[in-house]
Amino acid sequence: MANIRDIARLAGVSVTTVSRVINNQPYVSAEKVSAVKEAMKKYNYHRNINAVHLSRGKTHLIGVVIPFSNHPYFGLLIEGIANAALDHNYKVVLIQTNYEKAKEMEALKMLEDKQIDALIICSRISSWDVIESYLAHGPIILCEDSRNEKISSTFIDHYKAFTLALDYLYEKGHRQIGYSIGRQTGTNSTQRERAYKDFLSKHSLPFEINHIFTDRFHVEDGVDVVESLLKMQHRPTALLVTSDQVAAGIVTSIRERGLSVPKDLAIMSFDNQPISKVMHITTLEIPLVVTGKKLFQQALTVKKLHMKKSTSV
Amino acid sequence: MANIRDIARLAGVSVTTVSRVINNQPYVSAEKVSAVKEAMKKYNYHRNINAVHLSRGKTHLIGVVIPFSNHPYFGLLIEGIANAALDHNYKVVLIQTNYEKAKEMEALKMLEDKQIDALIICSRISSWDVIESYLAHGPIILCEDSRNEKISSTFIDHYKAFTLALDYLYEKGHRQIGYSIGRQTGTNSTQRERAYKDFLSKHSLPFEINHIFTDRFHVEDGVDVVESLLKMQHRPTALLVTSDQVAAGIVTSIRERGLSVPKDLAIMSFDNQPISKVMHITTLEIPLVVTGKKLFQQALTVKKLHMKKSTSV
DNA sequence: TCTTGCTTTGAAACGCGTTTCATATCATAC
DNA sequence: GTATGATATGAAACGCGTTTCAAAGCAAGA
Repeated sequence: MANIRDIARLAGVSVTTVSRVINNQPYVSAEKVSAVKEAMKKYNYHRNINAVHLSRGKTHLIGVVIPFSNHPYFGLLIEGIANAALDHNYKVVLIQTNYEKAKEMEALKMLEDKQIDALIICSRISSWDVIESYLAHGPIILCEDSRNEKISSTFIDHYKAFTLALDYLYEKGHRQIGYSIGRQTGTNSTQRERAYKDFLSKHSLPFEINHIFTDRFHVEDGVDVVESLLKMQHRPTALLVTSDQVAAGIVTSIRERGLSVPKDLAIMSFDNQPISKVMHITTLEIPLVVTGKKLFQQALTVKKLHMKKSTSV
Repeated sequence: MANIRDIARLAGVSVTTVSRVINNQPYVSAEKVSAVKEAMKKYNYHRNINAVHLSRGKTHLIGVVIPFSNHPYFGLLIEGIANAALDHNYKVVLIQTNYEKAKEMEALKMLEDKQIDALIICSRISSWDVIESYLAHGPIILCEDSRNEKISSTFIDHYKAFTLALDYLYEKGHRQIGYSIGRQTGTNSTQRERAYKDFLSKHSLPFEINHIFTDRFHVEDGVDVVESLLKMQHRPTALLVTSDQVAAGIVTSIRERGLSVPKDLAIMSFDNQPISKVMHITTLEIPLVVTGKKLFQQALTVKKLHMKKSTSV
């Protein structure tokens, strides 16, 4: 395999000149350009990208941490990130954690090792402190409200979204509203809980712990929720569901049992994925693809400016 | 930032020795090991991974080409690949093509540039020839039947799966069976078409072009299918659907119109994703996660053996 | 005592493109 | 005619870890 020095020799120029030709830089005469290009073609030259990375000190790779790939929520986020990345000539390195801390640490280590230029964490497990300590090695962008922290983020204002949804249901006459979320802990869940409790106290409504369902991610989890509901003495009349998938499961399961939505149970879902349209589930749009795109753009910007930045969607 | 030479100097040893310590190689005395480790800690040494890549000539990165991320089919495939990769200390570089040839070419270029050690193409656009020409630069694994080609693959035997499903429906008494697929072209679709035509001629059944639906990928496409069906004079009595998502859309839409599955239209779907269980859709399991894992393992094996290999799932 | 074969250790070469800096040339400006 | 600034070009330094090869030390076996 020919390297840049071989090409330089064969074209009768210096390596600097070859480098200039490769990178389309000015200050090379037309003859030399063609001489170099010819030599490159003749010897089927391909620059060693790892040498470029070493020399330049960056890789044009961007790490993306997600818990799992088979979930539409993260699928859409990735969709946005990946498209934006490719448009800017960046590539995405996927780090799937299954919510294992060690895997997330590997991603942070990649940043430390300069294997990736920046890191986007779509769902975090490590503590703020840990992540903060890696900030020195490169930009880290989170997809959750980090306004109180030193880390940049593009996030969805789940407090607002939840409040909006709750108010909507309240206006429809619902006084016993429950909700179903994914992880119990985490910034997003905390904010939703806060919105929920604020809503309850605003309207002097009682808090019912068993109207809250946690760890519901997939369609089939919706079936479980319905089963639990049916066993209850005092059922909620409406449910906020933080995933169209789970909502689809709930709605399917309910209808199957001869009950009706929203008469027997009103459902208000989030994300606005195709399935909710098909199943006529009321859903609040969360612009995930756009968020993905912003996350990426922020990774670029933060890198250049070395400053913290947070955007709410 | 301290580099390996700094550490060598500070620990009073040679760079070779430091390298040995870093890589846990034998033939270093206990004292020197600790001296080096101390120096590394003291100066917060981190090896430059790009120098490692350059030196070793590989990156422990594996490229994965998919058309889009927001589809459960590819989500599951990625899930399998990503998990297997992480277990083997490889990282996944995601190349999302949106079925644009140029994007797929970028992936092939990455292989040529040695930016990735191997490439898995989950859904191909380029011709066999093009892909074959990149085979010299590293292992390429496809997820489609490549038994007639020079390229390795782990693939699902869609001919068999389709035949199985058709026979099942035939036994149930169906004589007018249609199908819905994703892309019209491609090995997988061709094989299904072959299975379908073979089935028809085996039972001397007529071919009805409008009983075939193409370019159906997502839930909402199922609704379209139902609309088309309802406009038909001679409707099929059963439909093979190559995606649980689309099947879910079809079933939902049909039930909504007061018709019943399977009485008015029998549905046989593929993949066996949670949604089909929730909606009680008959589905033929396609082990996508396992396929993903095999694809990865094959990428490793082929690399070592430099030989073609194909596995059917 | 001598040979054989590990165990240790390090100098130097290797992988390879980018970038800085100095030098040289040529043309336009005053 | 000289100064000024752009254009053109290359030598050498830089980024940095791995690996080969030679050499030295030491112990067990003959």
